[in-house]
Amino acid sequence: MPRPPRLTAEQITETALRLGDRDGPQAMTMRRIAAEVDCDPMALYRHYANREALLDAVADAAVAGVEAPAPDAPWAERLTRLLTAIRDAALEHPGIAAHIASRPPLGPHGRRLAAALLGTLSDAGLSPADAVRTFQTLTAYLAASLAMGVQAGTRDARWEQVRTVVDELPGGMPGEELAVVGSTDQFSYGLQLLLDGIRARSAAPPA
Amino acid sequence: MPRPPRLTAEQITETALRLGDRDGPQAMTMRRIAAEVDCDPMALYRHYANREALLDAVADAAVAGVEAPAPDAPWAERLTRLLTAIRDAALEHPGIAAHIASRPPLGPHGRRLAAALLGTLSDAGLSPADAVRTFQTLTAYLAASLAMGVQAGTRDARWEQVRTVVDELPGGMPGEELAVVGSTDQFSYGLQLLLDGIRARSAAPPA
DNA sequence: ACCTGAACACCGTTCAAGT
DNA sequence: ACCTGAACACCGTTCAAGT
Repeated sequence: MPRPPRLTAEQITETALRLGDRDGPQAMTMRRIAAEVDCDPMALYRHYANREALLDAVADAAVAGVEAPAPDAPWAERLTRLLTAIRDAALEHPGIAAHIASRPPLGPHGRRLAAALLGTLSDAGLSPADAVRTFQTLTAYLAASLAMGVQAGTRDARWEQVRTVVDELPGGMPGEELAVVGSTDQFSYGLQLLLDGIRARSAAPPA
Repeated sequence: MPRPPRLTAEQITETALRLGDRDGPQAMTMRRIAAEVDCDPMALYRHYANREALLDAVADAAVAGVEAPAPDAPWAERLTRLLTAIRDAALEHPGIAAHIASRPPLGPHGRRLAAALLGTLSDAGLSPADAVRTFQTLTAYLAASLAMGVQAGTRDARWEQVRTVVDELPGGMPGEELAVVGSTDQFSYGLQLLLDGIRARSAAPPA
């Protein structure tokens, strides 16, 4: 009789997520993940085709806790709440945030959230074609905001350098705290810009 | 008398750019770049602190050919032309496009283009604070569009998979060619959305 | 048939030894 | 003083050998 496998796919992703949160993205190597779950590195390949597939699964696990807002709120509010929740969830896991930024999660949780997003855009009165295009625009913006994401204690040195350059630009605002690259304030501003654009195409204004 | 150095920083970035275009991003390793310029790998460290610094310089070289539009056109048109030109330049260099997407070039050419962008937003009537915020939003959107960028013959297998998932989503449009993730059409749509949002905040409409 | 780990073909970077 | 390349401490993944 076949014993249940000592190692499950979920155990691997959960452990990898914790490892990344603790030691950063560069720690999420096959060898170190294997050491963390105390198995041979090759055992991981029994559950995932390669490192990329494993990281995709970890990314999906990172957004598992995000819930789609109830459909009774106005569409603009639902969009804001959902996108903010995804951003927050990703930033809570610094180990995998950059991976999520490089492409949206495609596992069950990612698809669930994508469906919620598309449904909300449909409720906003967009045609199916425009809903898909807008969905992709919002996804792109969210991904880039994550890449620039700054969380307390997780400041990315490279984006910090970008901020310095922006400050030194003619017309820039040296010392302006509001304009911090990747801040929540900055994210909200761009999102409002996009929502205004969507409103202009929407047949059902939010009021 | 000190001879001129056999190897210049420009030679290195130009060679690395060609190598990346020919063999892809994963070919741009210190060792292979060194082999391409026919020097010891360690000689590269005489010109760049580390691999990241070298790739930053290559990214800046990739946008060297982009010129800011003349300031007599309406601001919306100037924004569109400039962002499109940067996107085109980056997509012409598949070896470095993903690196540019992960953060904007910070070298002389990158700063030149950033200054042009900020100036145009100022011409649009935005306050300095809003210009900086909008600049960052546009930069974020451009970066993400690049990450999803699909160029003839350069289709990224991972984003191809995203397209498949989007097609299968409820409310999605299976077989809809217009909605290709990362397409130029898709890029323009999102950019228009943002321009509409900017217009709403602009004191000087383009007409 | 399944699993394991040695081995392969690489990395970026350090640093001691050479000129 | 400058430069070089051997060596270090890793990678992801293949595959032959074991159970």
